[in-house]
Amino acid sequence: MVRPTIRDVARQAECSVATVSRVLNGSARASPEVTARVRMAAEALGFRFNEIGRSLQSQRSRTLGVLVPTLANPVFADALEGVQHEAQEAGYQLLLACADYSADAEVRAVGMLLGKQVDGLLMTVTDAHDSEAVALARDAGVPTSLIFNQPDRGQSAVCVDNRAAAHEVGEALIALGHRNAAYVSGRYRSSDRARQRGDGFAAAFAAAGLPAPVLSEVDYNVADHTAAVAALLARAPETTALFCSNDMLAISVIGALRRLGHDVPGDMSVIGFDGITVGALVEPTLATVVTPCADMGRSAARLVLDAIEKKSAAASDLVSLPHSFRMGGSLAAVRPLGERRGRAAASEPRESNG
Amino acid sequence: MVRPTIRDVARQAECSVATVSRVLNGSARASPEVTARVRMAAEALGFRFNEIGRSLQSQRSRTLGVLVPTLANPVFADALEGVQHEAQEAGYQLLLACADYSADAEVRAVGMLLGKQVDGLLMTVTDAHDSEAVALARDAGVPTSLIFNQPDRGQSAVCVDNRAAAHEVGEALIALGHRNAAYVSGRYRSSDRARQRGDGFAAAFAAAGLPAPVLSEVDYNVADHTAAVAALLARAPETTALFCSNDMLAISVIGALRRLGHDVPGDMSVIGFDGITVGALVEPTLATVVTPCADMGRSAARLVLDAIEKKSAAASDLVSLPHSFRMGGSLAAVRPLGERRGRAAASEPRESNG
DNA sequence: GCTCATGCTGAGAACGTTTTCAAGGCGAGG
DNA sequence: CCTCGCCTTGAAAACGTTCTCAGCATGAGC
Repeated sequence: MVRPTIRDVARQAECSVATVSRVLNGSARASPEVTARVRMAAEALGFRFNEIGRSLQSQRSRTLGVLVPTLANPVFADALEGVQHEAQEAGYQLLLACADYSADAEVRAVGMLLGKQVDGLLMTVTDAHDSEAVALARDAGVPTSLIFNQPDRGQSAVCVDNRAAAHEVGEALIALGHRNAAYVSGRYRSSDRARQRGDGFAAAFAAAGLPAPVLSEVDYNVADHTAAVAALLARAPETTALFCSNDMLAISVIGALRRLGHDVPGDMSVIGFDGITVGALVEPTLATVVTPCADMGRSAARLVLDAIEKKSAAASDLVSLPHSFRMGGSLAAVRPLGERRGRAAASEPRESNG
Repeated sequence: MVRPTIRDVARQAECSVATVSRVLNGSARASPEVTARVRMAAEALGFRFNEIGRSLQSQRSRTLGVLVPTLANPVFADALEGVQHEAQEAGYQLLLACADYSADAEVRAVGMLLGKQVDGLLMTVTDAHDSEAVALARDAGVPTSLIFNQPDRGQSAVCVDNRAAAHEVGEALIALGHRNAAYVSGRYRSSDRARQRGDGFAAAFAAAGLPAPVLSEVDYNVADHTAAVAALLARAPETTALFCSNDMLAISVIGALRRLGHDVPGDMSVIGFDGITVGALVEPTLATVVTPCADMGRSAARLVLDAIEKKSAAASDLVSLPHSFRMGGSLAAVRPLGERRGRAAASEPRESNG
């Protein structure tokens, strides 16, 4: 019932705890007889090392802390799975925390993780440039790598080039004849990625001498974005294309457009960002920037594991992984105004299912 | 650089470590002066308790182990998020492991988790009735609850009634005129749920005096199920409806049917199980049994947390949460043979997007 | 002035490991 | 036969914490 300790094994095997430790860890050799006795005793008692005791002595927990905003967005679940695989291969385990896009919650979570003596830290924070959570981890001297965040420098991170990718999205839209676009984004405050993507997108329009895209900040965790989209279109009725800061939002926005009587891509093109699997399954399929989420998780884990093993101070490598563009039915060339269906004229409304 | 211990705080505050512990934990009162000195010293040094030391002494880690097959299926990500919320509220943290539908990996993972001295365990195993992993946890005396698994008895679990739900699915199909159905499932060996759902489904057809549904076991982790579906339809050409053991599989099967030139639901109805959000977004929308994943996670966590706090032996409550049915475009009444499009005649093939 | 309760404090053991250090046994070389 | 070195083994300290116990004031009651 109560779990046996190395002491119990020693008693049963009639030797010292030091010997048991040596035999079971293979850290030094023992005589064949003692080795056998120890093995038998351990087996008989169902002994298993208490990793807490081990960690206390060795000053390492063989545990990585992972902090993500949420698991509801598959992007983070995928990244987490990448981290998990890499960690598992290296014999590390994962301590998980979610911060729900709140900087305060991030600080609290990192505090707890640090208290549990994680050997390394992987996280996605709201704002990499001004993150108390990141500072906390740095001060504690724990190897840390960011995932998705794209800091300017000095902080290890694995990301895609958000600005460049969004710039390409802008160029693609312009090439298809779009002149008036809007950027639908999560709160800038809670996502530096959203900001960087907005910047890159705007830069493309500026470079082409076109009007700056209209910005619409919305709440992620709200289920229905119909009101926000309606407000945006009232404010900028010329808009023919919507770039969304991530795929989940894009899918939700397409739903909102449909409810408002718009046709995608007939009236309005929509492009997302992330490349989640679902995007290829929805109707219309979602045009998007594909980011290698799982690979980003793996790479980031690799980075901090290396930093741990080599005992080198936290590597400050900034790894930028390649992104790609996935075409989808939500994107089309702009049509002359006359051919577009008006917002009010919702023909053949799709069946809604709750 | 090196993290300060309670000892350093004691030295700085010119008192004993016992006093520091008492002050910082509020476990006993100290004089105002000493209290102030300790607080200041702790603050100045940036002291944070080492939870490893704490756990060793208190014999509890304030950590819950969570074991799921994978995070690629949103069902488990959702359940995990539920667990995470409940655990967080109770001041517990989560140690995560994935077993990839392998019973061996489950045993290994539970072993590691147990070694790390988790206070409780939440898991979804391949087979609850014959699980070495569950036995391991029981022997260790760690409060454990299963999620999704529906054991017969004696083991705490939170699930939906798989048999009953699948039975209802069968009845619904029969009511729509379907006489020849098939059950497309993940390997029975790697999922007791799949088996239970298959049983309930078959029972409905048996009760109606109809031929037993054909069974097709496929691999989850394979990306393309076209070959498997083709083989199934060659074997049972009369089939008009496919019940899939989960939504991810159902979505994949719909893709396969489409590639084989079938129309869903024209030629073939498809029903899933799980009720993942994506199901409502794909085209056609997926008819499915909705399970309250996040709630199941929360409830299971609540169960083991209660068992931990009350120090009661692992509660063996079997909580069955209500499921519901979500209608979708993938389900329709059977059409007379003449009206159906043949398998070979694939008109207006849909554009595929890689 | 003495006893006693009460309040604050510190020394030290304990939790389960690993690792250092010393000691004992034994064979080989002189 | 003695010495040296090697191999195996055990005792004990250390990791960071909590908690029990005992000690020392202080103040109240007589």
